[in-house]
Amino acid sequence: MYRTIQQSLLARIQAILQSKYDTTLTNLVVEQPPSIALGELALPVAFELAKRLRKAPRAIATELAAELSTQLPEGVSSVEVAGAGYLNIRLDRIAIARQIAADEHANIGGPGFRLVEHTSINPNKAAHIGHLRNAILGDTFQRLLRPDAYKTGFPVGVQNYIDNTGVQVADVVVGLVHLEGKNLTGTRELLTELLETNQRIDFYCWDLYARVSQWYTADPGQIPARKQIRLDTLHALETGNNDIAEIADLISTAVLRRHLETMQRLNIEYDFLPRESEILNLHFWDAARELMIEKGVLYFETEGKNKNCWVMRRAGTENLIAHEGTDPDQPDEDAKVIVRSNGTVTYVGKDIAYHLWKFGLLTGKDFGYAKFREYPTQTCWISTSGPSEPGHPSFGHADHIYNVIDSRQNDPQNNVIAALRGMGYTEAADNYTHFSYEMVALTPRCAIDLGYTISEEDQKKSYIEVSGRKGFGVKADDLIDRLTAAAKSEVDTRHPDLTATERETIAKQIAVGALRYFMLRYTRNTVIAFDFKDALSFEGETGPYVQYAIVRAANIFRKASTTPEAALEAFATLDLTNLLDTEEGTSLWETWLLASKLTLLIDQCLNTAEPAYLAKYAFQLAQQFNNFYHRHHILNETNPTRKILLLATAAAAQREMTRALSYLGIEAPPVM
RNA sequence: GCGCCCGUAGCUCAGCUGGAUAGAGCGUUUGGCUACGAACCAAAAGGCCGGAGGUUCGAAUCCUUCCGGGCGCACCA
Repeated sequence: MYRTIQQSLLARIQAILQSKYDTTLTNLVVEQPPSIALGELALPVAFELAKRLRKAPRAIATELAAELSTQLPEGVSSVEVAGAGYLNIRLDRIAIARQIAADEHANIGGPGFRLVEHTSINPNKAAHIGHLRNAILGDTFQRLLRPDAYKTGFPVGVQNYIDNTGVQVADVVVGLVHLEGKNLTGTRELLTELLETNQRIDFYCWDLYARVSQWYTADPGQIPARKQIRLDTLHALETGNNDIAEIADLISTAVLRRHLETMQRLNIEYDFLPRESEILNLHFWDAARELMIEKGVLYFETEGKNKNCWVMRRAGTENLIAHEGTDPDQPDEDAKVIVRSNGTVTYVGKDIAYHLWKFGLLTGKDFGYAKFREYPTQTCWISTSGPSEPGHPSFGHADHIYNVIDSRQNDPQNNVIAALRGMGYTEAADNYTHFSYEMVALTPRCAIDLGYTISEEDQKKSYIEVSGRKGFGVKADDLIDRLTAAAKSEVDTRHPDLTATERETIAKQIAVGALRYFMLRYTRNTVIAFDFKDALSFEGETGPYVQYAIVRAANIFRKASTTPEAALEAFATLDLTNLLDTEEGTSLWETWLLASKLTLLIDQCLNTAEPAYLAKYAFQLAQQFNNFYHRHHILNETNPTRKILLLATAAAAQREMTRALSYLGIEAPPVM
């Protein structure tokens, strides 16, 4: 609502600038005045024009105000000049409140398939809190993009890339075979045994992975031999059709299933799981390689340190075309190796092939699709080298992609984008968003609490990087378990009347609310220094704070024996004259105004790829509501008109809070 | 050495493409439950926005430089 008015206002200003001054401004700034008494919107446009027109800002503002006043845009009630040249806009409170009550829907979105990739955890160990940040960011962004009852949205596919043939999986296989003495049968038995005793395979691998990582270097005399074992295992995985590869497949698939369970606890689902094994089996790379050579970005190096490798110029180089503008006899020592001298492809090479597929640029190549998991409302598909199952979707041919990958991979990501650009796929390169975010680390105090021994040097740091290789970190399920238990004990004491199942459900909703909000409240480029004290909090700026505000609103309607919808309907026919412009009316109006901004915030989050703004907004709206709740006792209100107004205010706030939370992947419990 | 990110209240963080008096939460102090649930609200204290230059009518925000911290710069993934 707010967004619509803002847009039409800006369009109007641009038109005036054009006709009156024959000029345009590329970005018009809109802000909110420091106090609502000054208006709802403020435009500093006159300052910007002052130097261009060689005229005092205030004089320009006065002219603009006069021009604007001849025909006020819809929803605007007055324009005035303030301060040194601000253009302050007052909105038509009654008209806007009525529109909010009517809940007109937004038209954010359009055509063009968008592919969001997130989670992408190596399937060799339990998910940890760093992976949670990734998945929660990706899932929230996906919710913002997707069409729903409220907005048009974009067609969206969510995929989770599975590196099932990489060194990390190989490491765990080495552990099983060489540390635990398991063969293929032994591995099958182990999986059954863990399943029957209700143990988590990913937790088992967490410890094994840490042990095998140490084992490689534990005995100095054995280092070369053990590294060779690792290399041989990796090759066996890549080749396939052998017992080692079978063990790897069993383990990685079992761990993958656990990851999906963990994420489902947080309301996170996937559409498709492309696996690296299929990138290899279906020869995506061969097709990509030919294309890269044809486009001139991939070339064979005959001299220097990269002799006998196929290389590509690195991201940041002006011209990606091989040898162009340089002496062909001088090797580019800075080039990025794509194919090693032994003929194997590097990670960046495979990634380029994969991303060419994402944009539909690998002619004739697609994955096979098989059903992997049924969610209550949809199916999750997995890649296969065999024929596709009937009714399968297709996920290539994206117009825009978002890769949720932490900032440590900035360089490799830039190389992939550079390759696309170098090959002449500039549109694809422009529509490639590396959704980068900083890592989740542990505070030294948290690490000590968990029983890790921390060096004196590390103790002085404000945070310590987690490490799967060292088994150092907080497992996702452990954190969810602790949050759920904490919420459960609180719900148990508050609601002994409810059934055990009901209390369990509510506790889970609160735990998810706390966790998802915690991961979203930080902007992407902030390192989260994880501490249980902050993460386990249900008070202050948290998810449960917002959930609680919604519960309070729900209680009002329950006790008033009405519904929010009915309250808004009654409001629609109310005579609002002089109700919203009194001092008290203004404070109510502020709640309506904030409630009207959800679409604006969604827009902002999509434009900046920053979900944190929406989390902040949900909290601010809840704060506004709680303040309102304390100031007005609705059920005791005797004046019927005022009562309708107050009920409608609560209804509008509740509706938008609930909606904001749903984009954050957080449910609103009925009671808590 | 090169690249990216960060430095704002005691602590953890917002502050959008420069704009009106720099904001939250936690913590501290004080007050508020016989009224829709106190997982809440109100109030107070707390800041030379890392330092120094510059651009501008205007800088936490842009530029330069320095200081302090983090993460990347493989024929690993």
